[in-house]
Amino acid sequence: MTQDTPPEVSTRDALIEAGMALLAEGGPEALTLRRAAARAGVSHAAPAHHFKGLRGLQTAIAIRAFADFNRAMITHRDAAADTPFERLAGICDGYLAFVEGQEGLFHLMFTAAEVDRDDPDFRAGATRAYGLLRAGCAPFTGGADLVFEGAVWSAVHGYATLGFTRKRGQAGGENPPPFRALLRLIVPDRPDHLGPVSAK
Amino acid sequence: MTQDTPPEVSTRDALIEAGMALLAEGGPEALTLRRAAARAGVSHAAPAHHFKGLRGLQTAIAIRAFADFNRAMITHRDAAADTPFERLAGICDGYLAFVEGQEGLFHLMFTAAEVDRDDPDFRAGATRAYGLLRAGCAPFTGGADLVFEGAVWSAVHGYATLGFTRKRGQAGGENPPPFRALLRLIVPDRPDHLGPVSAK
DNA sequence: ATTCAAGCTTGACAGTGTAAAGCTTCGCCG
DNA sequence: CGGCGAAGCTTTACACTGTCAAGCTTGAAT
Repeated sequence: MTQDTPPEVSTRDALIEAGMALLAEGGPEALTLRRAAARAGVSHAAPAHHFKGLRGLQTAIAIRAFADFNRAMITHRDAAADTPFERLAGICDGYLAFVEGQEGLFHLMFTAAEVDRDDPDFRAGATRAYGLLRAGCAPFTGGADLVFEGAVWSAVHGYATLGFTRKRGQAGGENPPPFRALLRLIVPDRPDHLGPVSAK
Repeated sequence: MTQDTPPEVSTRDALIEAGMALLAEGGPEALTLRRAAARAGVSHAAPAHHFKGLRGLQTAIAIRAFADFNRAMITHRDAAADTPFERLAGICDGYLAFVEGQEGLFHLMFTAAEVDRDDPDFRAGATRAYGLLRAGCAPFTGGADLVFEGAVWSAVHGYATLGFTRKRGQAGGENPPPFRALLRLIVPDRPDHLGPVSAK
């Protein structure tokens, strides 16, 4: 088409976006190097020039997903009432909202085998996500408290992966409890100025 | 219920065990219908007579894994000191010990895409696991309390899937906190006879 | 003008899941 | 006793996957 400044996205970006679309439409099994290439309008071997195999494409997708993921947490946090609990709950809401809409991406981000977790960009995205959560926890702990952070992080992640975001959890058959109730259990309803919630 | 005197294991069992070995040795990617068949000493098409495709084999493996998983929780629980907290912590210890030793199986049991979660035997195993946890929670809640159970379940599951059982968590770079510390945060250190820990 | 590397294509290969067809073998019923 | 029918298994075949090797084009740098 036009040929002034590159108006068409780079092949690399086109492949990433095609892969994300495949993931959203057909789940992890539908994400295929050849299909992504076809959808991006290039030959089946083109991806090899941009990624280190399928693993590389999946890693690139996961990196982009972390950007969206972090944005979702920030958006929900900033839309919440300006209290420590509501801001932390907002972060978790963003976390869970992302999972609900993008299970394929979530699977790529947190389920180990198919992604290169040593990729520096991937680590940066994951570290940034943890930093957001940590910042949300800080008002309750007066700094970094691995126990408290670990409890909140585990709770929201477990809640998501156990399928509580869907109508019925995968283990029990009953309706799942709302996440805020779980969070209340970890975050004591008390003034914020009392210092760390878990001793040492 | 099964036939009494087949001295050599059935092909079906041989396939399941071959698959579990592959999973343990090479991770989820190494579990292949053809490889399992070869290791079991049958042709590559034999599995089709016992399972509904690869999905069926993976489901059968997950079902067997749940039996081991539940046994691990029971063993650790029964070896613990006879207090409500120690028994619940023991269940969680069993949970985490299983994950540490059998990440491939754990992945199959709890990561959705590759298994038929509607299989009745699979559901039975998962429900039994949840029942064990629920029983461990009961002394603190005076019965079934979805919020408390969900918090403990999410915490231990999140702790496991986030890689806290390894030296360093995948998100933060620091040493992970011990799980018991997280559990202490959810299970208040208080007499057991005060009734449910979460109101309503 | 030449070179050279990046980007892309075509072609090939081993490995995968799965379906179809044929072969054994054993239990059961006539 | 005879046959027969289904279960279990093998062989064959096919479409699809990831990956590699070789060639083609193109554009910028030397």
